[in-house]
Amino acid sequence: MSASTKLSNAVKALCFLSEVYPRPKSSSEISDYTGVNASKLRKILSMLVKQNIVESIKGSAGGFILRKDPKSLHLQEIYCAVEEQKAFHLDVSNKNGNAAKISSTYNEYFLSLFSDIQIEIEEKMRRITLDSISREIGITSSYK
Amino acid sequence: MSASTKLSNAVKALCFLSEVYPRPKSSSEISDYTGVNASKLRKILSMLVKQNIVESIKGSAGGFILRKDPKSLHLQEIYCAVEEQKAFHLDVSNKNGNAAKISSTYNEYFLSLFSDIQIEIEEKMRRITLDSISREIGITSSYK
DNA sequence: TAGATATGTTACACTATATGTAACAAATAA
DNA sequence: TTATTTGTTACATATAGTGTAACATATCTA
Repeated sequence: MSASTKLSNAVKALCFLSEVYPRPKSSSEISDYTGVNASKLRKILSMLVKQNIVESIKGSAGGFILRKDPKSLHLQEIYCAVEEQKAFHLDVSNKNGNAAKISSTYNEYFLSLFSDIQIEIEEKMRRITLDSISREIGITSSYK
Repeated sequence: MSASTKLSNAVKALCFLSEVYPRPKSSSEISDYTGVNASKLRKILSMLVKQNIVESIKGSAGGFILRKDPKSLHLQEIYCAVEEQKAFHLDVSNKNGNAAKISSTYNEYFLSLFSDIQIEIEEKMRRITLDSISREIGITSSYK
C-alpha cells in the first residue's frame, strides 16, 4: 500500500469512528462505510492502536474506538503512525555498478533536498486536524 | 524511472554540461561522468532537448550542449521537462468495486491536499538554480 | 559518396512494489 | 463453550521501476 492510500484510508476510518463515537465499530462495518477492504483496514488500524490513537476491543460487540480528540489529532500524527518507512522518501542513487565517484556528492545533495521537502510536507500536515477534515467533508463528530 | 531519480540524473548531466560548456558531450561521455546508463541518459536528455534546455547534435563529434544559463535555469523547469505525469502525484482512490458513496468526497479532499503539497514542492524547486547546485556540489560552471 | 558516430526511440527481461483477498491463531465477550 | 473480532501471515496477481540492448535515422568528416 502506498503512503497516500494508507493515509487517506486511515483518515476515512478515523472520521467514521469520530462520527459514531463512542460506539465501537468492527472492521467490516468500517469497510461498509469506507469501501476499503476489512483486512486492509485491520492492518492500518492495528498501527493506530500501537500509537494509542484508537483502542481495539476483541470479541463480540467489539471493534475500534477513537481515543484521541479530533480537535488535537493532527494529520502528521496519523501519517507517522501508518508510515514505517517515510512515504515521501525519494530514491536518488543508481543501482548500476560502475557509479562515478562524483555521484555520491550529488546523491547527498538530493537526499538533503528531498529531506527538506519531507519536513515541509510534515509541517503542512501538522497544521491539519482530523476535526478540520471532518468539517470540510461535512461530517459531524460525536467525540466527547 | 521514478520522479526523483529522473530529476537527479538530469541535474547530474546538466551540471556536467555546464562544467564543460560549450563543448558537446555524448551520452557515453556523460555516462562515464555520472555513472548513469547512456541509453537512460539519452531518454532523459531528449526530453530536455524538447524544452530547449539542451541542444543535441547528431553525427561525429556531436553530443549535447547546455542551452540555458545555469543562473536562471530552475530545478522546477528541469523537473517539469522530465516529468510527464506529476512525480509527487499521490493516489487516493481504492480499486475495489464496492466503494462507498462517501468515499469520493474524501478522495476529492485528499486530491486537493496533495495538489497543494505539489504546488509547495514546485515553489521550493523554483527557488533553486542549476548554478546554485553546481556551487554547492563544488563544480565550476564554464557557461558563457 | 562512404563510413563512422551519435541521437531518439522501442523493446525486453528482470526486479521490486502495490493490491486485493483469504486464512487462521489468539483473545474475549456473552 | 461458542460466536465474534482483532492481529498477523501468506499468496496470487497486477503494476511500475530498472538496466540494457538494438536499431532506424540523422549528420559530420574525410
